[in-house]
Amino acid sequence: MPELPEVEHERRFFAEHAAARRVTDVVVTDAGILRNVEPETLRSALRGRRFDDPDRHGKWLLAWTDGPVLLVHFGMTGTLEWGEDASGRHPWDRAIVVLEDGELRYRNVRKLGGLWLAHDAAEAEAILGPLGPDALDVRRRQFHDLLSRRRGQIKPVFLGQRLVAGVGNLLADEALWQARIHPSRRIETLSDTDRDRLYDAMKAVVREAVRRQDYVRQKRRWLVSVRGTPDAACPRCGTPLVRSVVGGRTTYHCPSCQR
DNA sequence: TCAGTTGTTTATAT
DNA sequence: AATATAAACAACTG
Repeated sequence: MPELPEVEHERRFFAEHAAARRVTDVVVTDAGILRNVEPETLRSALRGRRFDDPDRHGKWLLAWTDGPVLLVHFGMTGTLEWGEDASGRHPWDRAIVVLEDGELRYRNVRKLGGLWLAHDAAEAEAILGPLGPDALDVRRRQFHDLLSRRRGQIKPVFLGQRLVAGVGNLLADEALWQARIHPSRRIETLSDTDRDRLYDAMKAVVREAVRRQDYVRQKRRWLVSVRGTPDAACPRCGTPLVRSVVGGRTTYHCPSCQR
């Protein structure tokens, strides 16, 4: 599920249900999902605390309280679910935060990602690691500056979260396709115009994907709408798309549009 | 049975 | 220090 747009929706979902509400209990059904804390420690750290408005940085959700902060990463299959009470819990709900008027469930089939507990902003930052600016926040100047410090193939760097945070495999392919840049193109060969087009495409793609949650199905003229389908063709020119592996990830590009 | 999956982390080599 | 590659994590789908 989650790249930046999906996590942004989870952030809003969390805010809707948990902001300003008090934690009455924490139920951990799979301790393996807790990455730096024991279930009992998490429970006693959160119980009685009140959630603030959550933040998001890239693919991370930061759930602040009037005490510690809960850090949520969704891996490839994580979601948040809401229930009025304990009925309807699912086996993939690995941890449940019980609030005054219902419960938020952290559901994750594959168990990549997980939950971390930090006691302050500095500790949270250390856990998140060296992330670049959020893809929605980064300014054009800063993007150029960050790019100028990097070499190598554009797609792996784009995916690395240190240039900018939040772009994943699908949206990286989408932005590169819209900017007409080959995913294996070396950064040091990109012109200023290429860099501008990539910035514009990244912004447009991420913003629109946040706006239209179901973008993979709805955006018919986007690359994501055809990737993975048999005989996928470029939505722009009809040329058969090329499927390859770049930076260890499945990659689609148009051999005609992206030189 | 096997390849494939919207994400990181780690190890190893360059 | 960065970059490149592969493998591991984990569980399910087609």
